[in-house]
Amino acid sequence: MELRHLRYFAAVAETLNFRRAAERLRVAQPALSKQIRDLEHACGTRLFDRNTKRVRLTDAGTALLDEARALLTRAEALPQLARDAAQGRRGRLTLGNSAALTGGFLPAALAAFQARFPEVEVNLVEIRLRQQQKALRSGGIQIGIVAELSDGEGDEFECLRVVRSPFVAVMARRHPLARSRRVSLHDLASQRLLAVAPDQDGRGHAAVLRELFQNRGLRPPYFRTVDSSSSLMAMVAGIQGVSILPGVYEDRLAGELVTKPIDMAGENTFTLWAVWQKKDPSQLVRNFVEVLRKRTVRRNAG
Amino acid sequence: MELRHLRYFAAVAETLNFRRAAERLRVAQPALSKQIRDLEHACGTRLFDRNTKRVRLTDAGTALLDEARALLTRAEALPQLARDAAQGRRGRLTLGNSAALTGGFLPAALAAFQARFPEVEVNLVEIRLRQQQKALRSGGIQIGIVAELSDGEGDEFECLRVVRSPFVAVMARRHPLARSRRVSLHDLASQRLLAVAPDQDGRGHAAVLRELFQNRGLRPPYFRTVDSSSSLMAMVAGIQGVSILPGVYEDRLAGELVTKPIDMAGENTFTLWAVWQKKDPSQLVRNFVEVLRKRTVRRNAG
DNA sequence: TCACAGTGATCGTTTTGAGCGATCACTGGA
DNA sequence: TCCAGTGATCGCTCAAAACGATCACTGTGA
Repeated sequence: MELRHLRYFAAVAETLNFRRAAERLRVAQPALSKQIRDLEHACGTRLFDRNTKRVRLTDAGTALLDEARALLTRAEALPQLARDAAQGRRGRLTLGNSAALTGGFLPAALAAFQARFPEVEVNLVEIRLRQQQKALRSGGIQIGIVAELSDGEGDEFECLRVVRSPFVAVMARRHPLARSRRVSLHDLASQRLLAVAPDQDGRGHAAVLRELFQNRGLRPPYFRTVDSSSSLMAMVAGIQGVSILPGVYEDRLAGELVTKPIDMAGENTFTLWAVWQKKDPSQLVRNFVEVLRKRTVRRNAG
Repeated sequence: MELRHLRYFAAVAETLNFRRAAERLRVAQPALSKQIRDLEHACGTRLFDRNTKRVRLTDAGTALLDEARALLTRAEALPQLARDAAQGRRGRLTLGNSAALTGGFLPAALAAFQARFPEVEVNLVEIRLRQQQKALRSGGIQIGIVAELSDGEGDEFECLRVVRSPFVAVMARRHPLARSRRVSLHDLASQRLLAVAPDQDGRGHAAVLRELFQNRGLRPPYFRTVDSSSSLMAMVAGIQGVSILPGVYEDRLAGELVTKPIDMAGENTFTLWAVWQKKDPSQLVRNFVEVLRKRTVRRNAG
């Protein structure tokens, strides 16, 4: 069976007249009759009750007509669908996320992309930093979101800084430190510090915080890890300690929590990167990166 | 574009090898290459990234594959669908109902048919008795449900008695008449009688009741019509009067109401008929009638 | 580095079957 | 009874699907 059979069938069903249907299809009537006969043979049942004076759909024909029309419509849409996919307006895009904390960045970026490319299905998978390169190469993911860049492979991958935000101290509104306008790393080092537990590779929030202090020669005596960022928030709100988070988090903190800038010379910047294969010609990836780039520019400007 | 293109495309997409795909399709490789080229031309975009060593789906190809598979599956199901329709296992069946009261018969019959032929979509339309013949001829309905048969046209239509039930008196549990074991038409004639209002043709419940009394030379002095059967039930339950209904209704009466057999010689039988065109070859109609017939036999036997 | 196995593309030829024109047989209305 | 109009049939034509032989290219492994 071919779509031609369905096209011819639909034409006859609509005109209920072989000659006029043939005319509409720009073929001769015998050719049309033959195709209908072939279709009926393939179905194993008559589709039209016909004699030289009247043509009527049988029950089988009536049932087939709906389905045939649906199929023809979908088939007609295929080329446009392929073109849309080629231009990255449709398809599937899988992001790998290895950053323990991304703040509001990821939801906002996904929402912006969704608004611009509503037909694209975006999947987000959690993936360890070390496995990102492999996943990017194998096609498991097309874009990675990381808080720190791996060394080397500069030729193979391209990246874009999507978040750049100073760290801030976070504490409960009723915490003693909440009265000062600014705090220093020294102040924080003597507090009960909380951080999200590191992953198998020893990366993540806890590692970053340790490094911050280590760079200033500080070793906080009380340093405790919790299993998730939501646990961390709850414990900070419960005055069980304080923490340090990227400033981009400020928007999302509940009313119980306050943030303070940290007095700190030099590097205290939290950075998020998007990474993707340089040679990947996928328009899907280009479109996503384009959305990221626009957002980055806009936020830096505003 | 033809289904052949999609079949060939799917084969290549699955093997990612033109020669093996061609082998599976039992065509020569050059023929396959040509069809793929034609499909790509029709889509206006490449579907495969290919060289002499590797074949990979492009984004457009990936998107097309899902849709192509879906289309092919549906297309393959068409012949079976047509055969199902030819055998009355699928399609649309429209029933015309002109009987004011059908009791539990119609829901039960529809449910039985639905259980036996789940793929058939049954529509039920209210239609006046006088317009049934026209609707049956024009194909507006395929089967009519009537409480009285029209005269003549015995050659054109066939009918089946689907309900045959004596009339019973209906009253509230606290109604004085509810204490007797049986009632007579004479008893009822002196009561406040309620009936569902007749339609434009003067048919329906009220007409039938009037006739019942008239046949015995009775003219009930208090005879009131209400607009629907549910209003009637409510008013009877509210001890505003009594009524006479087909016995098949007994099952559906609420706890407030009781029924009594009526002492009455001769005809006091409520009858429902199914009517359909004798010449209608539709297997759908035959199947429905067959279900009705089985139910009738079973109920007469049980 | 180079031979080579294996691939998709190309080309000219063959074969299939969709389509054509002429015609027939049938139907139902005038 | 005639006749206009229809779908079916038949033999032929021709477009295009398919074929076989071959080429050019690629990545692999010796």
